[in-house]
Amino acid sequence: MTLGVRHDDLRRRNRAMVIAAVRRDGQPSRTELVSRTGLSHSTISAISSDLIAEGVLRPVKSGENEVVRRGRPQISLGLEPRAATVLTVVLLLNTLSATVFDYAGRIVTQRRQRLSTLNATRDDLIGAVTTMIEALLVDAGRTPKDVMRLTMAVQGITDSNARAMLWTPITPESDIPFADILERRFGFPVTVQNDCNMIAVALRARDPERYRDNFVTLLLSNGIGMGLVLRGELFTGAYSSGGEFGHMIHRPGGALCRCGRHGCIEAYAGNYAIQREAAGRSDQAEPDADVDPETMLRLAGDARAGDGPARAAFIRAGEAIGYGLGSLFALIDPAPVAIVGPGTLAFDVMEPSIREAIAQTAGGQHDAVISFDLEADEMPLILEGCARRALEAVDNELFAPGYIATMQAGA
Amino acid sequence: MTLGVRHDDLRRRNRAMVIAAVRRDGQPSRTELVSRTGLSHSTISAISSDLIAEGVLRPVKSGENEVVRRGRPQISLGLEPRAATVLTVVLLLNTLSATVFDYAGRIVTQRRQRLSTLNATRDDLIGAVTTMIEALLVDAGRTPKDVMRLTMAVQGITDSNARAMLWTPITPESDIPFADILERRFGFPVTVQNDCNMIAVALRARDPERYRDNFVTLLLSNGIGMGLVLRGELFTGAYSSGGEFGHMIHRPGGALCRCGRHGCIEAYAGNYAIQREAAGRSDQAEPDADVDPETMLRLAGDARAGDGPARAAFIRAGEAIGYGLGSLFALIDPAPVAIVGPGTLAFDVMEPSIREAIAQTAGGQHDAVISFDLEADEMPLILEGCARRALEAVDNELFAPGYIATMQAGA
DNA sequence: CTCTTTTTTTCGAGCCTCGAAAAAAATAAT
DNA sequence: ATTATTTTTTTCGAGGCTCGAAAAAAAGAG
Repeated sequence: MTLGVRHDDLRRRNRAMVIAAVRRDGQPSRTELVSRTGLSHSTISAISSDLIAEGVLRPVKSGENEVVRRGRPQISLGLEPRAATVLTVVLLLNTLSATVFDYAGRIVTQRRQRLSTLNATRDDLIGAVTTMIEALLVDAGRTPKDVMRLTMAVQGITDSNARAMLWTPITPESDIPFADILERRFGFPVTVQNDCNMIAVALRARDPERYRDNFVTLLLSNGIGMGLVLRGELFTGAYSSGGEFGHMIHRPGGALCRCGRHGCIEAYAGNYAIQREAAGRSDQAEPDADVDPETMLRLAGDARAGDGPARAAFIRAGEAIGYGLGSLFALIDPAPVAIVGPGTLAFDVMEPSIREAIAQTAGGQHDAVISFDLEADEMPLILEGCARRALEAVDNELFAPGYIATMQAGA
Repeated sequence: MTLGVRHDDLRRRNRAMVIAAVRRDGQPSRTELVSRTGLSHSTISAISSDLIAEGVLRPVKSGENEVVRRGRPQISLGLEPRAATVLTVVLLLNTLSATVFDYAGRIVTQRRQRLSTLNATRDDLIGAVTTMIEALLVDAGRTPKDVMRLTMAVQGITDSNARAMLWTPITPESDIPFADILERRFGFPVTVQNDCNMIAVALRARDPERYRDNFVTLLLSNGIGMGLVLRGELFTGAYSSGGEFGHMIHRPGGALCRCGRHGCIEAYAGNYAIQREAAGRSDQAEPDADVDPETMLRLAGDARAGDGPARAAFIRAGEAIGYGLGSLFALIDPAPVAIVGPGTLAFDVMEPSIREAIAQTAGGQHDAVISFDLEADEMPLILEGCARRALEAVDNELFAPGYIATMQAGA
């Protein structure tokens, strides 16, 4: 239902806009805010002095790049780090980490541990997460009451309301409602997000020039994940986090996928699929649960060396990814692609066959726009995306309630 | 760039909201508008009396279903038909039609003609459209000055700004900038839209219960078109109208498609592909340009009769559509599907293999949500969608400037 | 020490929405 | 026929927000 705009929504929206501008642009002055938002000097002045009085923003000494000019110098505004504390938890294959961030988005404390997720029970996982959060809060000298929000990223599918992990390759367990569990335990709001979506959020924040309205992030690892931004908004499915690129069908009835079905892209392009093929095993053979990056590097080396089974395996993988991107581009038009994760180490081996496959499809029409950027390490991106998501939610809900955020899907 | 909300935007947005509510709900009273929009009685009263004074709305006798009750009777508000005139043009294979609508969305005058699009030159097409509009205006007793907007629907790909027909199967010509041409000729604003997208707009307006936030429309005919609504918004690509479902890849390197590539879904499920297969021709054979519905009906009859080549052809077609929907659903999650066009006449033959194929995919998980509705005649839907698009643009731009519409992609 | 320039704040005007009260228009009751 | 009741719609004053213009503040230039 579309609702009318109330009179008091005005101030809330404009407050949110100011906060968002400060978060995005670093430390803008009031004058810069005027040109960014299109609001008048008077309004910006009123809003920013309110926000400073409330402890959300603070005036900062404009550090180095101040141009020495005539006239009253501009006063830069920054986020007040003590305005809020948020938490992030990242749960990946065999790894669990948790981090405390201040309101300005800086890391306060961090914990990381190995965790055998593949044979962890439901309660093991929940217990490990809970224990780590408790220990982390002690490290940081905070209590749950100090925490305004927690954003958790998991490898796998989450629901569209960002409440639960629906399915994941990192453990046989499924449908774990982390948000409910952690909210009951700690009392602060919790959301559960897909890791690739958080990578997309982070890339957008890092390089808004390149990643703005439409782009794709592909996480190449054992599985294949995707984050998709369309028209500037993070894309999610109607029920789940969506964007299951790895499980689009490459060859109907084809190779056995980790998900139990046949012919998924992942069954050709996931690490396990490449290794299975290179080892000369049947593509119907049960895949290995985890292939380490070293093995993949070795296979990539073999493939670079000459025409062996490793090379054929990578070509097959590239084909699957390429035809998949072609089909995706047929739907959404071509867009820049960021390749993230261990798969970047062997990406040069796959790229020719990826491009060749895309060229065979309707999506290959505007191939000038199709470019691949590589980011080897996904962990910092996931962390950054989570923190940003949590902080933006605090911006909007706490300091400017009523505002509807732009990238809000499962805020 | 996100802009601040100005004070005068408030009234504009709320005006737009009131107009949109009247257009959607038929003839609501002021009291109903209060509950629809969440605005106060005073505000609704002020806005609606303004709109009546401006000749946009008008009070109407609430006709039949008035419940006889105590108290002052509600006064229904309706759209003033004379407030605006809009035009629609629909250009399909061998058919051109143009229609005049009043502001209330009722047809005033219509023209329709056969036109051999396949061997029409660029100038033939432009000339035919221009001539028909001129004749239609004479029929309706209007001048170009009376027309507030024209929305044109074409079979094929349009650009994302809705200015031009980029590619179409109905003629070898491409890149015809109809919007520029017609705007220069007639002076009113023109947009060019993809036919399937207009079908989606119409279905959403017709049955908002069923077609609301997420749904798919498939136009099964010689080619295969798609309209996609996600999160309540019409989906378009970054550069084009997007949603080229028919050209997602079903089998890499497979059957020859009308587009010249190999393995597209359309190359298995378009009418020409079914006929080619049923006739026992190679799937690399050059496809027929147009297969009439009668032939398809006959083939469907053969398929229903028993295990012949026709049956096999429809099964293959269903598979292609099913795997395609499965891949689509892997990305966006399952959604209701409306099947539109001549293909509905043989849909019962394909449905089992469609469902079977979807079940083999990751998109088959929530198969309870997957349902198929049939609409045999696409023409009224396209017309209705175009008219609605044009009228909503008039609502927003003329009578409530500054408001950002919900389904705005290429308004 | 004054002038100029630039940024930021202050102040009154003009809108807009809201709530409460009044007005309007019907049916029900006497 | 007249009054009471009920429901819808309009009117009116209050409060809040943004805006433009003017004032104040804070620096360098002369």
